[in-house]
Amino acid sequence: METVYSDMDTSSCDYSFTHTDDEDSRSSLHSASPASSCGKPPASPAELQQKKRRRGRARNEATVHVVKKNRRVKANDRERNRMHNLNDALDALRSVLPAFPDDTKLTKIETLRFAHNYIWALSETIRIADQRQNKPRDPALLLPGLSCMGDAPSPGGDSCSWPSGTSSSSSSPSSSSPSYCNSDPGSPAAMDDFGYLQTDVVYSYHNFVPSIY
DNA sequence: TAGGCCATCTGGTCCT
DNA sequence: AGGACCAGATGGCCTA
Repeated sequence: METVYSDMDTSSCDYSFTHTDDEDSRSSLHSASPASSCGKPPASPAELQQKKRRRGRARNEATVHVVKKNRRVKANDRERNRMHNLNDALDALRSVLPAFPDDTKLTKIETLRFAHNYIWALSETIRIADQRQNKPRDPALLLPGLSCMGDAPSPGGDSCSWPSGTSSSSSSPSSSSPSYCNSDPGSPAAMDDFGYLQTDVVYSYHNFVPSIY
């Protein structure tokens, strides 16, 4: 996408050009010139010399401003690039997270919180699976609503995909009314059945367990 | 129309 | 010195 420099951009550039300290010094320089332009006798050689110097200095300041502007434009470009890279990384993160049924694109903050929960759920899965290997059939380790074991989780795969229904769907094997995803980042956090604080975009352990196991 | 989200610009600070 | 990173400001777009 070719970025068109907006009005804001041009105006801000103008701003940077008209309000710098250098400009102040230049304006103070200019304050001396009006007198020469209002019917004064011809300048002496010394004055002409001074004028030349002023012109030279003004040109130098102009180039300084051009250099400053170029630097700013380059910095803006880098910053834009940096943010695009950040967004690409976020997109990559979204692509490995379970997709929403309605193709809703997660916002940035939702993506981060969801990923946090997702990683947490997967690591819990591994932890509990490990514990079960050491202590098979320990009912205390079973999660509520958990009834069977299956393949290992595969993020982005079918086993971790979103349930076919919405959050109101009761077809989920988990009977504890999971909140599949609260798309409102501002909603209050809640504790899950294990005492873990669930962040705002809730995709709690229950959401993964039935499909993962 | 207010509020949320986003892209961009910008100046400051830190790092190499 | 120049680039990376960061946070604040601003304006546009969209939705309830």
